[in-house]
Amino acid sequence: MMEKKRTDCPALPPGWKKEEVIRKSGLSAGKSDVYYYSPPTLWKCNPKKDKKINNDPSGKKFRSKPQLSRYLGNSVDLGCFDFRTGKMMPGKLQKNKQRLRHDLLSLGKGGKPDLNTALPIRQTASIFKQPVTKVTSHPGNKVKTDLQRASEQPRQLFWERRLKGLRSSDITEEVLRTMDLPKGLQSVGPDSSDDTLLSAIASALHMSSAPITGQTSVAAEKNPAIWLNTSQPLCKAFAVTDEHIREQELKVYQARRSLEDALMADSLARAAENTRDLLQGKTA
DNA sequence: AGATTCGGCGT
DNA sequence: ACGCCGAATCT
Repeated sequence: MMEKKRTDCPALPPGWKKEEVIRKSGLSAGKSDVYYYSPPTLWKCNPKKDKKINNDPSGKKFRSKPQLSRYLGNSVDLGCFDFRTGKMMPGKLQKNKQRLRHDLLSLGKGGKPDLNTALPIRQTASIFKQPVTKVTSHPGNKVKTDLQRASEQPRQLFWERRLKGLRSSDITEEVLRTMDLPKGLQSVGPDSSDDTLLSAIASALHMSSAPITGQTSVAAEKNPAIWLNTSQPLCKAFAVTDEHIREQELKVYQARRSLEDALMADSLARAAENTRDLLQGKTA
């Protein structure tokens, strides 16, 4: 067998290999196929015998971006990953943006889930997060692995708690002030901290275009394990008043004002810089 | 049976 | 024109 060169792929987690195979016959001779291989995963708790963990077979072959994305789940954002070159290409988000608009307008629920934007993650022994899919097999039938249907997964109760402590930061790593939620929003469940509540609501808004109502069943407070509506955030049902809406409109207005000011200041500064350069005879 | 390879559908 | 994946072919 001709030795195929499996090269490291820096855009993926350590250990992932990329391979390009040229087609050597047929109508498509000269074209190539690109494959990726998952790294061997070793369990390092016992230095004497490192042991392979069984549910993450080493060296699994991947033949497409969707397949790779399903496997890596949320641990890697393949949004700008170019499968053919194996590199991150900034500006590949373009397609997703269009989809997002379309989704929101058309109550889109039918389409495929965007690559890597589904938040719920199940924690497993594997270092890679994998989707949880219920498979029912019938005697004599082959069970198809690697199922396409990644939607309608069972959701872990209170998965929102894992978002606790996540912070947004700007490019200098400066932590940004977190948003204030309106009073009257109350969380449901074992964790009543404000930042978990905020994460839960933000995630709910992000993940679906369905209305966010909070938990409408009163029973959910007493026995969430049974009554919790998992398609709604861990938040008591709330009412939005005209006053809330007016407050929000004011915030948007203020934000636009400060953006306008900033843009104006920036363009003035650029203009000043240009004229100064011109006076000094510099170019570009 | 599993790996390899090319065809061909859908976008 | 190309990504993705089925299935024929190979080992």
